[in-house]
Amino acid sequence: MIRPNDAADLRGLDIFSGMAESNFEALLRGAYFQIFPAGVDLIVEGDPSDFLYVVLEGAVELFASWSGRETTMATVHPVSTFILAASIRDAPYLMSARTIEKCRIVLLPSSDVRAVFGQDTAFAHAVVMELSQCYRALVKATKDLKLRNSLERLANYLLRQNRRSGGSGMFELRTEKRRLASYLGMTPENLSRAFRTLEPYGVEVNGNQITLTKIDDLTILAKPSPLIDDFSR
Amino acid sequence: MIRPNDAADLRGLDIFSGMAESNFEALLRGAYFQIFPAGVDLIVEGDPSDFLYVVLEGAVELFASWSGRETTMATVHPVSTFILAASIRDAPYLMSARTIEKCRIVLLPSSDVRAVFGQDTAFAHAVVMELSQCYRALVKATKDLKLRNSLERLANYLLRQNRRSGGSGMFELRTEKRRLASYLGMTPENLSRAFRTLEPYGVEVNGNQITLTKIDDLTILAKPSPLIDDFSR
DNA sequence: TTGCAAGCTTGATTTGGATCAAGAAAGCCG
DNA sequence: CGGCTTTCTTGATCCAAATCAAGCTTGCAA
Repeated sequence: MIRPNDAADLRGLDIFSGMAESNFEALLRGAYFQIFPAGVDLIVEGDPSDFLYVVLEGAVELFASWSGRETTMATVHPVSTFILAASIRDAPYLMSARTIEKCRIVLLPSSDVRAVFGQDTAFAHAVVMELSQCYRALVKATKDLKLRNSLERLANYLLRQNRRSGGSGMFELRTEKRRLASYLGMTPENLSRAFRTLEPYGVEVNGNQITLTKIDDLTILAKPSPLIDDFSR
Repeated sequence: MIRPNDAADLRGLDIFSGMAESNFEALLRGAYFQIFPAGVDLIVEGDPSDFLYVVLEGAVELFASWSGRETTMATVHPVSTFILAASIRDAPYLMSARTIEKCRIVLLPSSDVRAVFGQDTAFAHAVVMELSQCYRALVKATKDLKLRNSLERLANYLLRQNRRSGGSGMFELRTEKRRLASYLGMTPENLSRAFRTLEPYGVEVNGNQITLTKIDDLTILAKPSPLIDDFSR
């Protein structure tokens, strides 16, 4: 069940890389390695947090619902954990999760995670780094949402994705547009219109392929800020 | 400078209550206890995080700015720390802070905090609990913002404040209305109108004094959810 | 290959909330 | 206690974004 490669991928994550080998093995012993097709509900918000999840391959959408409405909170790409806070606190999940591609996923029982957390100082410290990182990412997302309108959010999103993928001016959207729209806090219709509005700023859209031909102009419009748009600061 | 009462208040916080006495004393040795009048800027976003702050008395507003706009992210009431994540990571502050009342505040040098964090397991664990708590609070705030309109946000805010203050149906707004409006993601004008719209649901406003006379009706409108509106879950 | 379902785009219309513009009320200070 | 500033309220207007309504494209499955 546990491929050596999978274990190595896990170990490569910052959160697991510093811990004692014996503790890592203890985590592995209780772990489930699973393959899921696209469209599977992994987590329903409100459920007790039985597992800490790690995506090894594929993509997972975190979303939330209220009163018949639904919004995308984040998309998780490999290799990365999700819902760490709920696992550590033994509190109900606040977000739901579903696969949006075929996924290879590891489930680590939350009770094991908490046990190792209590014994392994390096792991505890790594958890702090991970949580503070997630917290700060969410602060940035909240600033993005409250301080910018939808066109500005899209423009900055495109600049971020471009930088993340090497800054060449060409990259692929890694999520469906309707999900991107929800993530950015707008409707699919308005995302479509926002893309057209950005055409004069050198934004060319071809399916999922994005080309930015006037990055300077787009930057003037977007006014990106390191305190909102930088990764991992 | 350090009053025994202040130290006891600090020690009473979950985050400091479990640590070794010697480490707590080490933190105190480098600490600054200060009194600030209302309206003082304590932190400007982007500054290096030299201190971890603790409010002992008064109230502090956390806010963020971008491109000439400003939004209230949170109001911190005693006894509580703020900007822990930046301190622990040694990363620049993502939010600004200003006193909105006369405040008694403790400043703990971030380098001391990080040093103790590396040595004191109980403190490290308490930091994890605090951070995960803050993270989850922010997830809830994001859901509130993305899934609800402004009237629903206000209605749920009133129900939360009512519960927090004992559920009697009478309580005081602890922040100015314009700040509340910004926190809720709306303009002061619309907050004022939203209050009037809630009159038929038993919401009576008299300055900062709120009275809820039809909590059941208001609840039907607000549809509160534990996964958005419960404290500390 | 065809047929169907789902996603995307475009246009027309509506609407929630912002902005603008005055007054009214409430602190605050000399 | 005035006189001043700031906040709060209320009304009128405007605008960004949602909704409604078709077409159009894409991708899968029979």
